[in-house]
Amino acid sequence: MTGPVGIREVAARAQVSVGTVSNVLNKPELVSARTLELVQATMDELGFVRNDLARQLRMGGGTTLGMIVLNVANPFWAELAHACEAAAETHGHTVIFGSSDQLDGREDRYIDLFEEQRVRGMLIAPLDGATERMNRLTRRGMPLVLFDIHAADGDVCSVALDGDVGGYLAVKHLLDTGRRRVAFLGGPLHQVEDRWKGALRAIDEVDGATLTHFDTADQTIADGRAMGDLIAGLPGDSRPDAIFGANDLLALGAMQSLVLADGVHVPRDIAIVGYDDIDYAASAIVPLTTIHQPREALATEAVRLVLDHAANGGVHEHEHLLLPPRLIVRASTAR
Amino acid sequence: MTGPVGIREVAARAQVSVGTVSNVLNKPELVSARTLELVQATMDELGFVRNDLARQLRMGGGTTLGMIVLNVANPFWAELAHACEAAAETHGHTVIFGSSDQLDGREDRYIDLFEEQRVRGMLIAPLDGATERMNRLTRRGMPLVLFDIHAADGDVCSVALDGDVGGYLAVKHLLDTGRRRVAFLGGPLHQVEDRWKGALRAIDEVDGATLTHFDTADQTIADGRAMGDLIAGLPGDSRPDAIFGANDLLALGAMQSLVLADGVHVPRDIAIVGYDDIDYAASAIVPLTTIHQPREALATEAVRLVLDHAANGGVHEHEHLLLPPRLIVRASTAR
DNA sequence: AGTCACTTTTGAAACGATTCACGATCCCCT
DNA sequence: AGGGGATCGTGAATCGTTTCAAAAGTGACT
Repeated sequence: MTGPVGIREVAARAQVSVGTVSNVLNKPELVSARTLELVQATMDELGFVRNDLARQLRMGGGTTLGMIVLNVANPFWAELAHACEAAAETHGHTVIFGSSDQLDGREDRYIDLFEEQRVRGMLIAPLDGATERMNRLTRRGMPLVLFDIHAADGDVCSVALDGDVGGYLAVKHLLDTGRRRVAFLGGPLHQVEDRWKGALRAIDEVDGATLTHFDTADQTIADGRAMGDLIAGLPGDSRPDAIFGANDLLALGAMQSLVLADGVHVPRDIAIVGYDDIDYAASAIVPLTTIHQPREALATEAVRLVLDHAANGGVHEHEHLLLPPRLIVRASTAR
Repeated sequence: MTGPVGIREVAARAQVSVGTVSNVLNKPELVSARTLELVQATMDELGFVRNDLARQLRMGGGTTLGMIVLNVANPFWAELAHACEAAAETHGHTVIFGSSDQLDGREDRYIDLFEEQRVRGMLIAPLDGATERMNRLTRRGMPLVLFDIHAADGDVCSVALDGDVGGYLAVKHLLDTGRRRVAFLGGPLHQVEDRWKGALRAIDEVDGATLTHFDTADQTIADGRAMGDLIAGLPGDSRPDAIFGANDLLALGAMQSLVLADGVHVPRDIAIVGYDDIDYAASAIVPLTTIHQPREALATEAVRLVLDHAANGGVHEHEHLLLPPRLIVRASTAR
């Protein structure tokens, strides 16, 4: 059992100085070919593994980003986290995650943790807009990017998907295919306000079209099913002929319920549009028309912003990106 | 803009030594009440945040665990990761994640990364059993726990769910409810061998019962749908009257396909059992009977083992836990 | 005043890497 | 032979903590 092998042990064994070993690791072009090979051989022989803690300490904080998502149980966030990890990797950075599970306490705890870890920056999907806490963070110089929120006023960067446009596209599509009585599934309303407004904008463009809000406490499949049951039970003439779910889980839940209901056919009697384009959307019972959120772009941009801020703290201008969503037409809204 | 504030700045401002400040942080009981309060006030005033990198460096590796999951896109792994995070938290540890996405390269890269980060131990869901790489890790003293694999021979700990029992329970239940021609959905076979064997064991107990293997390349909803279509198309008398999916996604996919098929009713004509009890299982079109894997127990035990190994490296005996799964009966197998 | 036991506080030495101002070599050219 | 420029290699200082032996302070008792 050999003791811990550090850069010093390697140096001693290879008969060079620690500085040279360090150069082999970080600036190989400064080292002659012979020494390079010698040192690398010695490293292999001794099974040297660079201690990243020491490295980061010396370099003043590291190549790590912290990310807080709302809820890993929601595929959208899981997929986004995954995309961010990939994006960070292309810049040679690592991401550590925390799931706030919609609890204030956990959000704060992760922020503390990330600060202690001296992360290079944070990517946060905030529970309720930018908190005072977060503003203080940026003021102290911590690069911060908020997801999915229009913090156009706060002094932080944000990357959001244009919910207004998304809502508009979804409902416009329903109207274009001849539907007129649209049900909007989702809540709490302030969390999905943009999508609602966009939906309303589309409705206003067509005479005789109506939009009804069906409020849900959460946004799970179960909530969707409950609403689906409700809608299926409505008398034929007041029953909507289209449903717009504020997220795919709601839409899928409603779809499940309707497909089983007697005398209701999807999409013939009721068309359905979801939101997020999670992986399951395409493989639903009736493949779900939905609004695709460009997750990769979102992730790429968020990572770009946070690293830019980290690199050029001085000249960094806060940006507020609003990415356009895209309509994906599938069977659930066929005529 | 004040410079970086470290333990030294706090000490200077509060007119005490750095040792005292450190004690306030780590062993408050050694510090007199007055000094404690003074130092804490100073910390607040200066906005001190402990540098965990330095802390961990000094303490020789940290309070961090590394976890590699097969695929975050699969809810089972996402939920397990989440459970491990929670379990580690109760021991004051943090978990950093990596998703191998079923690629050898990524698995190795994460192992390297974790080693450089000097994690306290690793939790790995391996692609293909314990690799030589992993054995070498343990030999060098890295605490390691493998998931869901019977590495009874390798010199590492493992925590697995008893797939044999799970398969047995699932098929026994189908037989108990009168079904006789059972289809086993899943593949590649070596990855689900235990479940298959358990299923076979149940079949052998009943005269006239048969088990047919329907191989799938992957284990997604889409694969399940494809198999469902296939099965729905079989002539009535050779068509199975029950399906056992090697995971919930397969079972759900098959269910979706069958529910839409003319003249096939679930569970009347074909009963379905899944495996994993992911969150969506309960809220499927027809709530899915499934084998519940005790995720929390799995996570708790895995974390316990890895930390035990880390704490008592010397006297640590490798354990190979096999946790019993549980049958959850829902509508998809009603008589 | 001196001793003893006990509680607090001190400050220098790690932990393992990176940095950087210098010194050492080597090669070519006049 | 000597000067000039690259090219390589050196090693002490440093990052911000924790640790720990020893010093200092505090009371009580002889």
